[in-house]
This record gives sequence, structure tokens and C-alpha cells, in this order.
Amino acid sequence: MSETPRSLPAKTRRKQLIKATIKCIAKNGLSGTTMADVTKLAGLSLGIVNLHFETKEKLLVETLRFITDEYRNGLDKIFFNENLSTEEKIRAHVAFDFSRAIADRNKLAVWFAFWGETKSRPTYHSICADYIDEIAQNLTQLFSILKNEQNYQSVDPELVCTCYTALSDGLWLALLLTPKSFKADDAKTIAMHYLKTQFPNNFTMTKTGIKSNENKT
Amino acid sequence: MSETPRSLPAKTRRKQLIKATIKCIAKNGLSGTTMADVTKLAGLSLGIVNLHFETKEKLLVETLRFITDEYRNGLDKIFFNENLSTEEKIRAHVAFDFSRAIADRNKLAVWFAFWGETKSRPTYHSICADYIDEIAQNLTQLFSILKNEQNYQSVDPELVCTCYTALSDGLWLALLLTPKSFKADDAKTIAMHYLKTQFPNNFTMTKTGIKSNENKT
DNA sequence: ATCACAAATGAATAACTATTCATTCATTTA
DNA sequence: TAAATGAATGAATAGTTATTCATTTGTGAT
Repeated sequence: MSETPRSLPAKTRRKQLIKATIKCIAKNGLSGTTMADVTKLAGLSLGIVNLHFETKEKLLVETLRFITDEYRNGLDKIFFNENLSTEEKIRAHVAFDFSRAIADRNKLAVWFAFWGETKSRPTYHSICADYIDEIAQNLTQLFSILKNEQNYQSVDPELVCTCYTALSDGLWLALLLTPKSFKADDAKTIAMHYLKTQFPNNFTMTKTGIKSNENKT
Repeated sequence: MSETPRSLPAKTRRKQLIKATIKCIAKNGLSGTTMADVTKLAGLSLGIVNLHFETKEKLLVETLRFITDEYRNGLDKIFFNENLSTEEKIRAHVAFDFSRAIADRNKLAVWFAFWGETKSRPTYHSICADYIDEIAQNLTQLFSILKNEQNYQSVDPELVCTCYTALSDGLWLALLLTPKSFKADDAKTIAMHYLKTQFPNNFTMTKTGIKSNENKT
């Protein structure tokens, strides 16, 4: 485990470099991320990025793709899980948004760094636009199903989806900017608080966490 | 109006350079912003930044301070306006958040660019942490007063403040990432929708906009 | 064991960019 | 009007960093 073989499958090396890039962006910012830093952090030589990614820009694009894929795939697993009720899926979505793997400050710094550049870099923009649309469609559908299942009258699923998504992004920002006073659990509480205003008969919480209340389809 | 005098008060030049920096960050990203770009955009010579800001880094810091000050001052004017009722102040806060001057895509790109670097640059972080706290205190107070004035029972002012703030930040992201399908008015509608869930007797809206409903203190 | 191959290295290079400062120029003062 | 002032200029410099590629090194086939 401690010995790194000199030669490794290309995929492993690429992932290793992407993970080092994430750490480096969190540590030095996107503008302060150099090839020397990334490769040193990965414990590899300077030329390695050229070998596996050709250019720095391509490494950055693949890094953005890595975190967006991780997010999208995680949510897809929930959305297409046939063992979960609609409410459970939405709960799982929230739990995922503020899980260790996702609401990690290193990764949050990467999200915001790239978001700050989407206006100037069409490539970054299209990678983001892509996943946003897909996730919004799925989440809107979940809210729509819940509305029908539970006979909520005045809920607008699309509006609730946009509102929840914005709220979640804003909570990520709070986790990034004020990590001392604001934790992932606080963020989860606030997200659930909003959902409960829309679906008062669902999303009941207890002091110790979130309590399921048996609403299988 | 069309002739720029060669010599101008230092404050004017500084502001001119800061505005060019905002445009430049929006156009090229923080990492792609060079002194040559900024000064060319300002229609001035390369050495001018050194004359007025000493270093590039100081220009960037002043640019961040400029947009945070603009935001904080705008909100302070609302908060300390004795002619407005509590509800009107909150309405004005929302209107300000999604006004032309604030929800401008150039400026939004700047916010996100700096947020992406706060983890690596303590200076950026402390500038942000500063204004966040002040605004949160004022807004929490408004919610608290409204709660008492109107006898809302189960409202938690601090939670509503955190939730509204996160929502607003997330809506800014939506304005930045999907400007074609999502406009400032949509954002305002969603923000008001949330406030209405918390204060159902206030924040009534009409089809054409927001309607005041006479609740002076 | 030896060879052939591919992965990895890192010194050298090329390109870029912040900073410097001697000079130019407009404005103000006497 | 002439001299003094200091804002503005931009060519030159110094420093940084992405990229290249000749060389090294480990691995697997024969």
C-alpha cells in the first residue's frame, strides 16, 4: 500500500493527477495552480501531466468533469433505485448533497473556482449546463410524483426544484465561507426545513436526525 | 463627455481601473486577467496600475472590496431607512438583491471568482467574512421584528435569515450559469415565494409584480 | 538472462506577464 | 509666458511557468 509502483494503468495515473489537482485548486486557487504544484502533490514528475493530459487546460477540464460526473452519478443512483419511495429518494438526495464526499471543502472550492470562470470559458460552461439540466428534470419529476401521491394542491414542482437547487448551492457557499460556524448538518437541517414548508405531511425530522415516516409507493 | 483628460483625480482613476478589472474578470476569468488586458480595457497605459495600486494583487483586493462595499452600503441604506416598514425593508432587500446594479452578470462572475479563491487567500476570505456577518445580523433582526409585529408563532428568524441568504446566493449562481432561461425576475419570484411560506400573511404578490399590503410600524 | 517496450523523469526551452523607471506630456503656479 | 509639478506612458527587465523531449527506468515477453 505504501509503495507506488513506477508503472501504473493510465486510468489510475489520471485519477491520481485529478485528485492532486482538486487539492491544489483548494490550496492555491485556480489562478495559483501550477503544474509544478500539482505534480509535486501527486508525488510525480513535472512532465507527467503532458504525458497523460497533453496540456494543463485539458487536465483542468477533466478535473471539472470528474467532480460533475461524481455528483451526477451519485444522484442517478438514487433516482433510479427502485427500492426507495419517492420521499426516500428526495431525502437521499438531500443527504447526498451534504455528505462527506460531496460537501467536502476541497471539492466545494473547485466547484466555485470553475463557476467563477464559466462566463469566460465556454468549455467549462457547457460541462456545467449539461448536468444541471439533467438533475433538474429528475428532481422536478420526484416533486411532481410526491405531489400527486400525497395530494398536495398548491405545490409547483418546477419552482420547488429551482428553489431547492439554488438553496443547496447557497448552502454549499456557506460551508465554504464559514466552515467554523456552519456545518454540513446545519445545511441539511435548513434544506429539510424548506422541503417541509412545501410538503408539510412529509419530511418530518427528529432532534437526532431525519426520521422516515413510511410512505412507500 | 467623450474626451478623457490626461490628468484626473486619483479616486476617479482608481474607480476606472476597478471597473475595467470587473469587466476583465468577467471576460477572461480571474486566472486569465492580465495587467495588459485591464489597462487596455480602461484605455490607459500598462504602467498605470502600479502608479495607483502598486501591485496587481492590491488591485484585485480593491476590486473585491468595491463590490462588497457596494452591496453592503446598498443594504445599509435600506436597513436604516426610517420611512420603510419592516415588511417594506425586507421587500426592498429582495428587490436590491436582484436589481440591475447587483444581479449583473459581470459582477456575479467576480463574486464567484473570488469565492472560489477564499479558501486559499486569507485576505479575500476576511473581506467576505466581514460583510456576511453584518448583513446576517441586520436581516435576522428584520425577520425577528416582523415575527413579533405580526404574531407569527413558529418562525425561527435566524434560520430564515440563513435560508434566505443561501437561496439568494444560489439564485445568483443560476443567473450566472443559465442566463438565457433564468432571469432576475424569476429569481425575485422564487425568493418571495420562500418568504411567503414563512410569513403567509405578508409578501403577497400579483401577476405583474409585488404588491405592498400596508403594514407600517 | 536479455531484449523490447512503454512509462516516467526533469533539465532545458519557449512563452508569457508583472513590475520598473526613464521619458513624455498636460496642467498649474508664479 | 515660463517654470515646476506630478500624472501617464510603454519599452525594457526580471521572474514565473507551461511545455518539450532526450534520457532513464521498470516491466513483461522470449
